[in-house]
Amino acid sequence: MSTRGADVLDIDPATVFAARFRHLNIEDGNEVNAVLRIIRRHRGARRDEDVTSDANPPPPRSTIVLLAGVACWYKRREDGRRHILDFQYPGTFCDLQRCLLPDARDFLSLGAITDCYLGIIDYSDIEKILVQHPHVGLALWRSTMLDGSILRERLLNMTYRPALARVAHLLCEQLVRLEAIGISTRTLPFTQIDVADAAGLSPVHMNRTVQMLRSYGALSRDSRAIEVTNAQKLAKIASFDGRYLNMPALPPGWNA
Amino acid sequence: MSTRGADVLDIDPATVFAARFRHLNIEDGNEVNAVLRIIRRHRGARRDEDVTSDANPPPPRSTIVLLAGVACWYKRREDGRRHILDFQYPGTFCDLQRCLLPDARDFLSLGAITDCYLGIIDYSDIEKILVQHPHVGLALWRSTMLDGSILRERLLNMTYRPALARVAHLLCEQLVRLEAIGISTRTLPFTQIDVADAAGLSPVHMNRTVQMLRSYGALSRDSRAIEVTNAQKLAKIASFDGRYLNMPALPPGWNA
DNA sequence: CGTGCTGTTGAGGACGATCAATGACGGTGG
DNA sequence: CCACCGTCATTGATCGTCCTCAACAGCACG
Repeated sequence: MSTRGADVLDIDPATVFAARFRHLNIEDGNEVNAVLRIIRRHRGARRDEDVTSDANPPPPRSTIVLLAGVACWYKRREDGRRHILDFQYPGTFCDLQRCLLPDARDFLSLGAITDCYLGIIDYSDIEKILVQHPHVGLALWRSTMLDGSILRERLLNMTYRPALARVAHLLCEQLVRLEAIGISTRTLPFTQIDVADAAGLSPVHMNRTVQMLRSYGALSRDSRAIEVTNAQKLAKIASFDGRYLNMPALPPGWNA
Repeated sequence: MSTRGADVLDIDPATVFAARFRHLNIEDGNEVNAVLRIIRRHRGARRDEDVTSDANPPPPRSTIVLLAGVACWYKRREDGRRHILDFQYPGTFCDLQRCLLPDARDFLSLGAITDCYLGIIDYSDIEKILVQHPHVGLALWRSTMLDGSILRERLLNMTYRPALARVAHLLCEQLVRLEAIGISTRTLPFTQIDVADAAGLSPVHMNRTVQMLRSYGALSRDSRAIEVTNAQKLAKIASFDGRYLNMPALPPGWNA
């Protein structure tokens, strides 16, 4: 097992959830606790494992929250290659859509980027909490909207930006999102292939882009991993303006 | 005024809303009527006009629903070009995010593709209806998720598909979405530039792609407008599988 | 009956994909 | 402890798609 992303495993679910719900306008500790309490079952997933996919159908009438590790939503292209639509960080309700759109035929798979630790919530408990704590429902709705925000920006980023800025932008976003849940590592737990699949580049060109970023001093030359040495430079290359993330408190230095 | 898209103007809001809410799992006519009743003000927008943008801020503490016509969400690229993220059809709550994420700094603009007819709803009425009719809130949450579905598919489509399939796919989606609200026109109310901005292609290449589609018999040769003459051929070129739209009843012939 | 936007055509060039091969590292088993 | 093996990273060369620039045609509207 690689040790990539070890940092994202050392996480306390309660802390992460509290932070995330604060972002979603829930200050009330009782409501956060109510959410934590309905996570009654757990499971792990090894790096590169499919958490849910066509082959591994998810447990029926239950939904998954990511407690530790990094995961991703992806779709398979017709040529078999993986297209990563978004990365997921601890504190995320991964498949609420399955709960709210039970007939969804979206063909999305959830994959583990690093080793992950997951919580399982029964639909019945979700339904109860939505009734008992309407604010939780609103917060989750908000989080659905934030996902949309991220997707829209990614769409913009992928559609017209050249590889260098595109990759830089993608990396900036991941740094900010990690920072937002209290992880301020500079080493991202991705392989170049992961990033290529998320940036819509071939692995070969991805590698050349990484080397370009290294030569600009934005990424580390010494590490095989994706280690950001100069986030400010990276943000500049990307013209990164993180305000689309709609975080109540964007970490300083991340808006254009 | 161009007559492009005249069909989408001849629409009864009540019918469209009923259809859309049925898709969102609301069968109850009372709830639909409750939504219709809180649309107390209206306005029009001319083709190409910005409904909301940085320059035209939206009316405060109120949200917009599209009643007739076609609109689009777009972002400006740094080079000034317009990037269309999604098209909007009648029956859409256009900017719920502003209501739920009041601090959103997403820099999204809403533009009119054709002449549009819009309804305005006060936040206070939205808040009331969410309390009185929790199902309406759920339905709107679902619609947020469906938007996400569409965005994810678009991301996939734009990132790796070549121009021909990409444009074909985009057009197929619009046909299906129009059909779903009862408009089965074959003439789409877009200019080639509109489609280029949505497909992430230069207008020049868009034009060449359109001609290619014409030469395959998928689009009309005789019309300046984008007129689909052979939807099946278009779907084949696109490898279109509309199931991602998660429509309860996908019009026949639209799944691979 | 012009004026502007949209559509059309041609030529050249840039960016990124693909193919192919090699290197480097981590994990595994002898 | 070392040899092996698979995955990931790296490099070179070629090719195709799509962009850009530039010019012109045609339709729609005033």
